[in-house]
Amino acid sequence: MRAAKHTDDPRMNHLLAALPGDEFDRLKTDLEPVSLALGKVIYESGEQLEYIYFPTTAIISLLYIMENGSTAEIGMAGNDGLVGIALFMGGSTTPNRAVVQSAGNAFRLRSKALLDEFQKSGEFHDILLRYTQYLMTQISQTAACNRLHSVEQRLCRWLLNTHDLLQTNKLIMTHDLIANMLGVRREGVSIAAGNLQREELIKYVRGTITIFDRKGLESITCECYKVVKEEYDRLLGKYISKNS
Amino acid sequence: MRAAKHTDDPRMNHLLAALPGDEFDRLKTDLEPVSLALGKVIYESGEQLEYIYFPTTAIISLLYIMENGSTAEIGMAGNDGLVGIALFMGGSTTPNRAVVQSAGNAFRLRSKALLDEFQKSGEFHDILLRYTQYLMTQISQTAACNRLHSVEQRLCRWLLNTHDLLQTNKLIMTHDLIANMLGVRREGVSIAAGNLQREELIKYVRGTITIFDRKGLESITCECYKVVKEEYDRLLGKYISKNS
DNA sequence: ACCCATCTGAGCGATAACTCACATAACGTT
DNA sequence: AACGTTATGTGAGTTATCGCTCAGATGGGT
Repeated sequence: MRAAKHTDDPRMNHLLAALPGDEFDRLKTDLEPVSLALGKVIYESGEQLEYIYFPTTAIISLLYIMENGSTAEIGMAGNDGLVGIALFMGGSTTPNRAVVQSAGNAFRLRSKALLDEFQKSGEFHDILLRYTQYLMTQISQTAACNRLHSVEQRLCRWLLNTHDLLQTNKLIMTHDLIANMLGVRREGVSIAAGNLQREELIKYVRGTITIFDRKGLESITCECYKVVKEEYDRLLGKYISKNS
Repeated sequence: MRAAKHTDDPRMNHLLAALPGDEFDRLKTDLEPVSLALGKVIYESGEQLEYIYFPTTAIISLLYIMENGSTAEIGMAGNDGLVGIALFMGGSTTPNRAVVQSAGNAFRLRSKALLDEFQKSGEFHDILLRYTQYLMTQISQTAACNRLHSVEQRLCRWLLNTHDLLQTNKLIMTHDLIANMLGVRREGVSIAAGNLQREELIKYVRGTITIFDRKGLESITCECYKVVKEEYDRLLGKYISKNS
């Protein structure tokens, strides 16, 4: 059984939690709980999507894969968002891959149920569009950040973003995987991570990174972290109940 | 008079041309013709948008501006698209700047007229969302490209993209401006452009670049050019009459 | 016809990041 | 407890790009 069930409350996902009662009730029965293992490919580049995913505890990365196999992350989503915007934007697919970056749970919704509710043009519609704009901000910032900032700064940003979507301080994550996200070599991550460890901001052993000092990371990382975070609050804050 | 009039046909813009007759007719009278000078700022980062712009002959760049003043282009739009998606996505603004990269004409539409038609959930709605997904592809590809490809390849891609939106082979454009788009130093652009000139793919003198050999540029540039172009056709091809 | 602002070419040292190669360390399995 | 696999550390050599500086070229304006 590749997609185990779970019993999370769907409203652990902030977007689902933001829906008015009647809209949520209509979707509720169609929300299918799924447990997502690390590395699972949610969808492949160019592949028609069947489901949209609302993570509760999982984190999913959007990755671009070049012809020569090199990769770079363009965005990530956890319980703050969803994966599969191509379904309601009209394209049915996108030229990128979605991979589970941190194992955990999610709810998925079939294309048809999604579109039925989307086309009712209620808050669901508006929230999905606002989230899409947020995702664009994330991607845009990444585009500029990739060009203008150092590996160490980008690593800090990535760690902070991931930490924001996690319930713990421990990331199950090797340097090699992070390198694929940042679009750099593994050695580059090892050196940057070594620096952060030396400064006692993080600690890692063989595939787990523990975050010790968020403030410290925030002071090293580029402005990109803050800009994106503030844009989430601006775009979706009024819908999201203040927790997390 | 900062925004001179013009008499272009609004349907020179492919998105407007794609609208069904009745939807176009409703918008027609609200479309205000404007001439846009090189360098004009259409909107500033964080500024509430008043209009959405549909270029006919102008090209508009979306630029990210870092706190230290360095810049990087994340996307561009000409008669293939529009500028101001934040208006219908719900955010009213985005953390980037839109600048006229090539002088020319456009039509603009006031926020209210735009939203009235958008909320009718007709083809206008669907086309705008599909275009938004296309723009996300453009930005995503730029994010990965910025990380993984050389200045010379990115310059070729940029020249090709610009050329696709132009009616001539001549770009009014200094190396310095291109450097701001690509997020590199002016010298880097001069060297890359020098190579292209030596290979007789382009020719430039003091602020104008002439494109001689598109095929040649396409053979040098990275896959990113093609991926984005094909995604435009996939997402919007069925709406767009085959010209350009 | 000249001047001057602006654009481009070129050189040089500094540095970040890459490539390649191999050593060491941690963990799971048997 | 030994072994194999996978993760991390490190070093040497290379390349791309940066930052700075200045010279030379171009073309518009007076």
